[in-house]
Amino acid sequence: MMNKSFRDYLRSKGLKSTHQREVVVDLFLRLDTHCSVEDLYHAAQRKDKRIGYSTVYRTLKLLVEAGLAEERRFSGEVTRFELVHRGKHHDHLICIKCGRIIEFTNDRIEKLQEKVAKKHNFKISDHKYEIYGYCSRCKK
Amino acid sequence: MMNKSFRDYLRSKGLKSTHQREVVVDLFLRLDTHCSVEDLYHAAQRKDKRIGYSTVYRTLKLLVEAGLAEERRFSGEVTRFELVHRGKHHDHLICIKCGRIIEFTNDRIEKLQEKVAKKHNFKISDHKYEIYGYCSRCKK
DNA sequence: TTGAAAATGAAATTCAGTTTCAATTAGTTT
DNA sequence: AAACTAATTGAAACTGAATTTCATTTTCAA
Repeated sequence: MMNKSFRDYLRSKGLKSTHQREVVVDLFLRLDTHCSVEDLYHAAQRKDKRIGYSTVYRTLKLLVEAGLAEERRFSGEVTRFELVHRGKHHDHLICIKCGRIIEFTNDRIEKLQEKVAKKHNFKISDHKYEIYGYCSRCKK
Repeated sequence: MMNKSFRDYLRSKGLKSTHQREVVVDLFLRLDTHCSVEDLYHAAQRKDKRIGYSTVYRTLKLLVEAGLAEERRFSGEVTRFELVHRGKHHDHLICIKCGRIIEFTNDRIEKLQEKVAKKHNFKISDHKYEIYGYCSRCKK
């Protein structure tokens, strides 16, 4: 049930596969929203009352370490975690009214970013492009 | 000594010009770094021991309200404030080793951003583009 | 089965950010 | 210039998310 890559990651680090981790990881992989620790905690609670907040928190951190999740913190929001889909980097449009998060990719922007970096003799390791505004449903 | 726009802003809102505000605003305008409340508080303390942290905090918020400063929060960092220079929007390159912040602007990226928004029927109100990596001094 | 190491949940802690409140100050009105 | 009113101040208290602690429980290799 639990993701193979994650189980492999645990083994490689000498960590243990526990019932709680199974539940949390399983839920995280299913829910394909950008969820907060809070969100996942409640979802996990519905499956098993004994799963604590700290465990959810720690499991999400492990998922990030394992490279399966990414931590995002949008302006004025709590930290959210998203599933990393096969090396495909993407950025976000965030609706400031309803909170909807839309992912986008744009190769031409990435190319221009390279140029900007070169101009400043800067070695890029990561970037974050967030566009805030109103989504199609909220703009009128 | 204190910025005219800020004084005007205070009057327009029926707020008062105080010694503390004079000192804090004056320092903020001089220091052209991206400074934290902490930074400014220490600078202000050197000028006048009686200036408290809350006053610095509140004065920075006022500067933002007045449109003279912008609040920025880079990944893993505390909130920083930067002076708004004449309507010129810019983005940032942030060195993950030494913390240096380099500003950049790129019209072509802004244009592409418009396209992305249009494609998703999204009305942009703001954006944030942060590129993390190693600056020229730290990259070797 | 057992023992060592890791994991757990509840509670405590941290830390930046923010608010409260009694005392002080600014600046208008008399 | 004195009085008055509302805004401001600094210290301390509070907030809320994130993180850690710790005694107990669980995993899993030997």
